[in-house]
Amino acid sequence: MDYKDLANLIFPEAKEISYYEEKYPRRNLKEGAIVTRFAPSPTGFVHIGGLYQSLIAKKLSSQTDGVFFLRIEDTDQKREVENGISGIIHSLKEFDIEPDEGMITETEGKGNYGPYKQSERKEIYQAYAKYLIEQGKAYPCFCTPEEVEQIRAKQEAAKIRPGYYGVWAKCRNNTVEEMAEKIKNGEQYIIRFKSPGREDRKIKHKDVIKGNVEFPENDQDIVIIKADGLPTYHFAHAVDDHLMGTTHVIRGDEWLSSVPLHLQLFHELGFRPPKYAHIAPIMKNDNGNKRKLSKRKDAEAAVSYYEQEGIPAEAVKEYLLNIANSTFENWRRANPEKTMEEFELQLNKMSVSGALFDMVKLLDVGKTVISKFTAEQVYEKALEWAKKYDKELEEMLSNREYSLKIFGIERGNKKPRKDIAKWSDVKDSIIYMYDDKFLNKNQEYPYQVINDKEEINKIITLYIEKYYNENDDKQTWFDKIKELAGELGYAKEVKEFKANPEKYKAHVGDVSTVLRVALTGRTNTPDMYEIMQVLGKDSVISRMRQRGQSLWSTI
RNA sequence: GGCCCGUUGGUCAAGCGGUUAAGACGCCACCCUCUCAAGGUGGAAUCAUGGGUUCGAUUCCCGUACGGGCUACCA
Repeated sequence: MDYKDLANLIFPEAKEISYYEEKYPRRNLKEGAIVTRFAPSPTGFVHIGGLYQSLIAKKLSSQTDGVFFLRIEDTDQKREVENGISGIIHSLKEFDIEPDEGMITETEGKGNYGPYKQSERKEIYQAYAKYLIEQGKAYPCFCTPEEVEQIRAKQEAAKIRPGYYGVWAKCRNNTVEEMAEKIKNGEQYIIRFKSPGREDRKIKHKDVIKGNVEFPENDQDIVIIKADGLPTYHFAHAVDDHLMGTTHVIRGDEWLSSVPLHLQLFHELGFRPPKYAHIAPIMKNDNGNKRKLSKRKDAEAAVSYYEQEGIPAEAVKEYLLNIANSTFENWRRANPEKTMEEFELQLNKMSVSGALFDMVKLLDVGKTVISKFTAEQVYEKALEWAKKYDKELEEMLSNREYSLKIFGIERGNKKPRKDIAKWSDVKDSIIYMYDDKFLNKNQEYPYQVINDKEEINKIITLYIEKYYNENDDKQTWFDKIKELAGELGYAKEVKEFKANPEKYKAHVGDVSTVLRVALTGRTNTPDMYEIMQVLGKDSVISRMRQRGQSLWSTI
């Protein structure tokens, strides 16, 4: 009885690995092309960190004419969620980060290196596990979980390094005959890797992001095939990324300390290892402590949050790109019109430590992104969002022509308005433009400097009766407001008032505020002239009259 | 506990032995202005800490503190 017999006893059906090596030939890509992937568990939930990783992976592959694929790591049935794959695909699509290859629906994949779902690759992993057993590099372990736990307890009590290794790896030294015997007796087992490593030796490795790192060699006989026949992450990673031709493994830095193991696995399997790029997580300040954004505690950890809030996908991506390469910000300022696809991301410029997530900055990016949209784009996107998340807004936007006029206010010029950071801001920013929403509001009006009711009424009445003409151009319009101010004893120029405050009741700005408040119910709005143009004569007059009347009625 | 990785303003960060230590967000002031949002100008604010090495350390080395990760038949 030799290793080969043992391997045949354990995996009688498994194919030769040469079958798979031929089935999945090396990719024919140009020099320097990066093949990388996003490999989540099918929980349906995409963490902002996962989006960050996929954004980086996607950019790198497209920059180099490589391949970005989506592989589903469902070797742990406990993590599975119904329609989990669809949820992930949806989120990626939402951010326009679509894989070139891999899963495209809950059950289907595309590309020549599939299946892209690990649970469907069972026979492949078994073939490679068999191969390792044949070589004497893996063995069946008959320890029960309880026994392994006992070993650990002993190690902890003795304050020595825990794990299944060296003398503690009791099954590693079974003879082939003993192993075969136990199997034939029906004993349960799993497959462990027979690590050739020694803890007292160091390995040096260069991570694409973290730089030079030094670790003790791995000496743990880790499990490669679990009791359910599925591989563990480590083994699946080696087999899949080898067969799928991954050149760069881009993943969270919680994996950094597994690198010695992974390198060892690749080596013993006879694979050429990929490059590793370990990305620092996105953090949050929690009472003075930095911690990873948590799925349970932080709404903003979920990618779906941004969609719900109406934060544009472009803004999220630009913000993330900014965290990835701080040079992006300067590039963006120098190239305001370019798409972010044109920016060249560099892995080696990524930060080695985790950045605190900054919502304020994200929102600032959102304002800039939206300010560049045309009125049509703002309309379409706001409507799309409203359809899903805000029925009232959707209703308000049902009049396309009128909506376009509203969104056109101070937009489309060289200094576009920059006040909407996310689609959920839209309703509040335009609601006063709708007569039915505005006129029914029985609110207190926030008059400021001028708050005497009689005086307010005088200003409004004089304005609509003597000065207002809907056909005036902007200059004439404002000149008339100055006239109005002058007639009632207010300074026509703010500067003049500031120079001689004692000569006037207040200034033209204060008079304008009275009109603005009467017109919109607010002290702060975009350009009042444009608002009046959009509102139209009837609405302007009825709004102002209504103010006057309500003032009279309360006096 | 052990093994790793990290630490530049409030936040994101540039920096690779000699700099007035960039820039962005935020904050403050002023300017522009019919009010805001912007935009412009200016300002406050940073090299965790102790030792080395060096003519000189934010930069290199060691220790300390602090933070983070790993330490599964989870990924």
